[in-house]
Amino acid sequence: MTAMNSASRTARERARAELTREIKEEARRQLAAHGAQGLSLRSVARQLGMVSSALYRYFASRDELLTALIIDAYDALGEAAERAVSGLPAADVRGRWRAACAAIRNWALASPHEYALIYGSPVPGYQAPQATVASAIRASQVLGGIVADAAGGSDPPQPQAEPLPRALVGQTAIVADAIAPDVDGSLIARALIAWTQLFGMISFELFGQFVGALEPADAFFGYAVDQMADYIGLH
Amino acid sequence: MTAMNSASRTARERARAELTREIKEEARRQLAAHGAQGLSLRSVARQLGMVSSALYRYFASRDELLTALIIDAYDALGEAAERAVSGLPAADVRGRWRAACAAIRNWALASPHEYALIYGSPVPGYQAPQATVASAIRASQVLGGIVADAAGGSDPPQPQAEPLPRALVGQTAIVADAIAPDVDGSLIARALIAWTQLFGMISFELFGQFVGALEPADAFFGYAVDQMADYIGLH
DNA sequence: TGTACATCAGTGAACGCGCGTTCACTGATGTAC
DNA sequence: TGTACATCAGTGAACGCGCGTTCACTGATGTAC
Repeated sequence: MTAMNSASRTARERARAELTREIKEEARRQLAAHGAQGLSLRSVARQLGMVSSALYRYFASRDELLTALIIDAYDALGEAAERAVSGLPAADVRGRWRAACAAIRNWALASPHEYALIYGSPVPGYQAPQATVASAIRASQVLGGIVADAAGGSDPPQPQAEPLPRALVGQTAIVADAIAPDVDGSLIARALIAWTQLFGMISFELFGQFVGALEPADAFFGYAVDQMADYIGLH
Repeated sequence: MTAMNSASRTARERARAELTREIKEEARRQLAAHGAQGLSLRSVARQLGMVSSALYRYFASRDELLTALIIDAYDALGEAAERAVSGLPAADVRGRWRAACAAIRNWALASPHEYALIYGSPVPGYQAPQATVASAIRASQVLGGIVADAAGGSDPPQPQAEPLPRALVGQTAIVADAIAPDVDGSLIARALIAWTQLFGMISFELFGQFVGALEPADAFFGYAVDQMADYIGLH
């Protein structure tokens, strides 16, 4: 069905795809204006000139619409990160790291409520279904890929002297499997620290913790991104 | 009025203080159960066996109650951090750093919705008044104090070779004034990076980004806290 | 110490609002023969 | 190509709910003389 090309789709199918898109678009507008809890099916329907019950032909419930928005947001972020690094030479790991971090931040600044939807406080009573996972890790996979390339490249990060704490060995192995196969545990640990650092900065900037001191945060962000690259050992 | 001792307070004053406390307590319960948007004046009143309009004798509006909860949360967090380091020798900067970080995380794990209220996505339409600022910076001041003590101590962090980017010089000076007077800009920059790192990890843990991989996060957290101490140069 | 007046806490009814979801229905579109 | 039937989109009314805030009021508590 989804693989059907445009010509062979019936008018009904095209209308359905179109309206599904429009519903999500209007829902995103409301998200931007009033946050996740301000997203109301009735008001989406009103804006589109339909009756509220008609939306139930497209989404079985408010939660299902929210899930669609979450998946779209993860995908948009992941795509932004992927696109940012795609043109750069594989060996330029620091350049790719900078580009990926900047792309993630820029997407967040441009879509603050969508960012909050996926990285902010959870919506109480809403449980993200398993279907979101594949999209959720795309941006992180870009970062993981850069670290993996660095580890497998000609000028790899210096191995560390101190061993990784025992409890972290298993956990970093799980992460490596999903994100950066065959990468050493202590390097994964460093990458994870940089990962929390990156999103911690973006969240603080977006959620107002920088107000009055670190704003605008471009310089701080750029500086920290380079410090993280040093810390991981990206040359 | 607030300085009045218990004996000289009239019955009316004591009742008012008591009820104000009970309202906030019940509000906190609802916060924990349904999040900030699930906090309803009518339902708080119902639980306390009063009529909803009676709450307006204590808080002028829902936003004012929310503000009181925010201030209380910042104060509770700040107090937890202050208490954690108070018993430790001033010169043991790494021990104090660990203790402060652990106290902040533990408070957050114990009060996840209060943490989300102050460090999560902003409540749309709610603007935190200036009155929250003094409480808001208490926890950060504890961290800043440790860094300042390290800088002024007998075994200070190594000064850095590369100069701080120009744009950061002014910003770090503002932060230094508020948090850690007379501390060098590049050390402030490192402390700020650690600060975003700390809260970034806690937010990710609380908001579900670690699920399936880094949970429980105790080991990762402890490891990262030490890496941050190394990075800042706390001996 | 007693009285008159002012202050305050809490009531109950009301205003005006919006929400998610269900259901029986009409009419248009698509499909099989 | 035409017809009969099945599928689907959208309607409109309804259910049952909860919310923040205002207002005129009663009765209790506190204060000044």
